[in-house]
Amino acid sequence: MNEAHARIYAAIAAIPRGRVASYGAIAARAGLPGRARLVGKLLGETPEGMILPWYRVLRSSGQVALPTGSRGFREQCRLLRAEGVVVKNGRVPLASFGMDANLDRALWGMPD
DNA sequence: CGTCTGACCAGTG
DNA sequence: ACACTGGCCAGAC
Repeated sequence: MNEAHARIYAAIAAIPRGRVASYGAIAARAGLPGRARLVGKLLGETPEGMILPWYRVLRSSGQVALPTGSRGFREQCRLLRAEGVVVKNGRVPLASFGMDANLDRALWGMPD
């Protein structure tokens, strides 16, 4: 566990309930712009019992990164839907649930 | 040292 | 919408 790892974990832990963020956004928030792969690498080796909202991290396209249909994939969809996030075909509409979707919510009063 | 491999990404066509 | 490119970099070998 080094400094970069700690900052990445902190950035993920900071994603509000019912919202999602991309790997790239997490990396940037952790002060490591352009290093989305490092975020993915870290999550890949995240211990089972670790308390972390890993499922709120998606690709920049809104797609769930895990292989479609895999156990992790289904678990991620389940956890997201459990907090009100819409997941359709393994994908989340970032315009409504992304962390930078404030304007959308103000105009349309979507999730909260 | 060199090479390969990722829960990735933005740009281009 | 899809395919490809070059960029990213820590670890395994």
